[in-house]
Amino acid sequence: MERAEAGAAGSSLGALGSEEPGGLPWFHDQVVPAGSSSSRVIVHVDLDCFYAQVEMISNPELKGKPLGVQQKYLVVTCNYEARKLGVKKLMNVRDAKEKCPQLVLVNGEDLTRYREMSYKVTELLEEFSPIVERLGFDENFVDLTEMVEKRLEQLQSDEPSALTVSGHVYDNQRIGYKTTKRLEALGISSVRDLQTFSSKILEKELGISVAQRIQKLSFGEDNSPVTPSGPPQSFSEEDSFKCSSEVEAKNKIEELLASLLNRVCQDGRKPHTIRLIIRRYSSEKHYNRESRQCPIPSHIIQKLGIGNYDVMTPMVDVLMKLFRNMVNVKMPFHLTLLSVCFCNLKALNTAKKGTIDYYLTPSLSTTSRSGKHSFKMKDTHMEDF
DNA sequence: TGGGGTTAT
DNA sequence: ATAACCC
Repeated sequence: MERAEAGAAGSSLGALGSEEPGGLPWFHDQVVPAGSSSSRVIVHVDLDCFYAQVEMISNPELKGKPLGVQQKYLVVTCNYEARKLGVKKLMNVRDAKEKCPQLVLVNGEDLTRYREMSYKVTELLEEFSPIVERLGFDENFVDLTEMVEKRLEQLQSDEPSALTVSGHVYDNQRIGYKTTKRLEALGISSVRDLQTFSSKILEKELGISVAQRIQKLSFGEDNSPVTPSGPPQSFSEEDSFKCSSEVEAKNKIEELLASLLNRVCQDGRKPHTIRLIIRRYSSEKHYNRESRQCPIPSHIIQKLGIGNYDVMTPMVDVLMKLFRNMVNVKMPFHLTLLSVCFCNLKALNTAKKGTIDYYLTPSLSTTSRSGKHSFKMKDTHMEDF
């Protein structure tokens, strides 16, 4: 962990508005009175060059060398040695090699180990408080309000004295690309511009929801709760590559699906929706992706737990239907990305307590001669009765 | 610009 | 299904 910031967000105490040159982020110290009912204690844990750190743990020989993590022709992140030598995030491999010929590159297209390590970090933080919100693979927000309040009570009963907690308000959200453009069109380019801009006009321009939120943010006020992330809402695997035939698409879909099935198997829950996403080759149009989704047929869902090859063929069939729904395979086409996503994840046991279904679970291991479903009694707890 | 994720509409 | 946002 490179850095942990203790901040008190959501407080309107203290003078605000100091700006860092060159952009929206700012920091400002402030003192929060102990026991102040409106203040919260939120720790933002932001891991720097996370993928590179995972790689250095996997292979300690990489430590001390300039290291970059490569995805396709991009260096998506790099360690500090590489940064010192001029390598930047999302730099072209060519440019990076030119800047730093000794740069060691490892392929980071398979996110499995990064994902696993990411959840280990989140789980560690959850030991302090269950209120942990993930942001990407390398950031977590932990709401420590309750823990800190308990400790303060402890301290005060041990040795009564005037206690204060100090922290700072920091930039949490970076106003996004589209919104930045719209704000610029209104002549808003700094935090102070946003603070002093007419609320009414801003609401008309951006809609009441976005307008009120970003204007509050401009004063350092962020009341949004830390929402525990829990297990993921979706699993997806994607690969950017050139694809101009149905056969290529099918092969890639099989590859992506095989990985996804492994992941879903480990998770234990079952996806009820499947989605196929494509990116078409087109000179510009910065964000062009199209998708088609459909429910996963229930007979496939049932088989999802254990057998993998049983489900491959019918799932690929479903995905190829989605594919042909988007792409006219009778005409020439050129795709640059395929992605498969499982979502609408449901726990195995969705039956309500107190109903018959709650005590019966579909059996995968028992063969029923009639070919219909068979059931096994679940383990039950005394408090259920 | 990769290979992921989320929520709102 | 898409659009916007985050890393």
